[in-house]
Amino acid sequence: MSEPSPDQGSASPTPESMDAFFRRLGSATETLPKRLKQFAEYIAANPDKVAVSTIAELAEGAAVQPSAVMRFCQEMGFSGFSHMQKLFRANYSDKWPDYATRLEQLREHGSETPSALLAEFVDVGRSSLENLMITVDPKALQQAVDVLARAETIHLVGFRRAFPVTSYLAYAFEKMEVPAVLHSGLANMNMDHLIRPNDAVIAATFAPYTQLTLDIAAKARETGADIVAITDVVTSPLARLKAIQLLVAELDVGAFRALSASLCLAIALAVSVGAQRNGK
Amino acid sequence: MSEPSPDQGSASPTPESMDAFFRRLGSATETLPKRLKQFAEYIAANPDKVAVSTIAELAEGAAVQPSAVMRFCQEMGFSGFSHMQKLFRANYSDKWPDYATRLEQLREHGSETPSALLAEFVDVGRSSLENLMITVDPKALQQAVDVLARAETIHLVGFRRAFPVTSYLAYAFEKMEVPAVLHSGLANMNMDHLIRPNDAVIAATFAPYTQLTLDIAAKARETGADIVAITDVVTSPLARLKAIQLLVAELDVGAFRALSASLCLAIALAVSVGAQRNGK
DNA sequence: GCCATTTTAGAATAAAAATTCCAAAATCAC
DNA sequence: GTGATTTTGGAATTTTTATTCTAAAATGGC
Repeated sequence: MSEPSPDQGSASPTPESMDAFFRRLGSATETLPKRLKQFAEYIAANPDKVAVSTIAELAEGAAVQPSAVMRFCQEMGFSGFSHMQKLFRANYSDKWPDYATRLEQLREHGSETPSALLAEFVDVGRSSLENLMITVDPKALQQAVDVLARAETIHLVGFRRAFPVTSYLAYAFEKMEVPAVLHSGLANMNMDHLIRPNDAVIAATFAPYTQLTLDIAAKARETGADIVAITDVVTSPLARLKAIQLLVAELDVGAFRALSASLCLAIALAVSVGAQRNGK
Repeated sequence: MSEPSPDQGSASPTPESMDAFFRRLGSATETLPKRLKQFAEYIAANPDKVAVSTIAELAEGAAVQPSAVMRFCQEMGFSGFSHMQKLFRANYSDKWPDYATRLEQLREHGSETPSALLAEFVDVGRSSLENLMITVDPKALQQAVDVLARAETIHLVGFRRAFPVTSYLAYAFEKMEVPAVLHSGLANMNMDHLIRPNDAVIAATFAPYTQLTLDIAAKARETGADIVAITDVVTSPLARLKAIQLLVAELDVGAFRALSASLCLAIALAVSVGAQRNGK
């Protein structure tokens, strides 16, 4: 990566972070000429617009000329608008990508010490949790809780890597005396005939999807039961079943993921359902 | 505002909301040709990128041609990429307020919704993860990995709320082809006689401790097997068995805990053991 | 109030991006 | 296998957007 422009004259250093940018904005705004100040105030009030607007749109919003926007960007230490916008855009969704490479390196260069590995998982887990607040749609969550609170029996379906999720749900529901059945897949016995029309199913599966989970969910849908899906992307096969989708984006480390976010979602879901059912 | 293009032929209605878009994406993804499907999956996994990227950038990220992106957009009911991006950009601001402020808002305004509860669990989970790095002693962790890497068979013991931890360990070890037995407590059958002197036991239990776990661990100790304990405090009954202790202080929300930290520790432990055993 | 300096508006230009188009490749039906 | 149909990659074109430039307006010092 290279900085687009060599500084010129009074030039100030290019802000490298959103934080630095706003600090600079705060102090510079005093000394700026009228139109630039006007624009600075607009930016301060609408920082979310910068990443997704054109110069013309921002200029109109702030009631200044496009060229004023340009001068503002240069005044702030960027080579131009595009340069400044890059900072805003990167800041938005870039918590993820460098994790992927970091973890890959870690896997290639041997896992060093166990505590180093643990530190990585902790770090990834923390990001996953933050992301959870973004990927889970509050409306869908509320809907899921409603459906589950109404259900006669709740069926928990999820195997392999999703099994910790369903087994924890089973524990939580048991404690709250919510009637729930954990489908264990034990002895290859299929318990899908237990699912009645007034029941609901919580199906948890992540790519690569477990066929058994999909089969049970499909059967349940035929029966008329509601389905709540805990899965990773909207294109998950569970989407076809018109399931209420709760999305969890979790990073893989090799073949594994920390599951922190999934468990967190699961327990919040369970407690909400328990509260709503038990008299709340 | 006007709709840019009159429908043509098979055309589908333009999605008016993010929600409609993803529903459509979910169902359409089946019938899409190869490259378009490939792009659809990329979008499903990286929905946050659309608002702030160019066609070229997205195309590269998904490893398709720019024209494929164009065709995808039209297939989804838009006149072109710009049209689709407009939808994403309009919804962009919703996600702008970062995690921290969003959490605060939720906590201030009525905290009776499921998302508020989720926020609380997320917050607690993050703290627990932070704590994990402090409570887990690196030396003990290394020791645990050594012991488990040497063991002939690894026994996984943990019930009730600790069961998600052991079941995930079972999954991880299976994938890495490390011989491990999950003690399920099924049908009240006690499998403790399976534990041999050269084996090791991972025992997970938190207050209030499950008696069965303690019993199996005690029996294992008599046999001469090593014990690694995943537990909450040093005074845990497992301490008396001279177990290698890995401490996880998980915070409660009401009667429940998120388990984020325990799972995180478990997976780091498993991966380390797997690496050390498999030739590394 | 006049000159020097800074700032602005708006048009002109350059750069980048979106969109279209078409020949080649792949897929499908028979 | 053969021909018809769909899908694809890549270049050509058009549109949009960023950037530069300049004359006019505003500002400030005296």
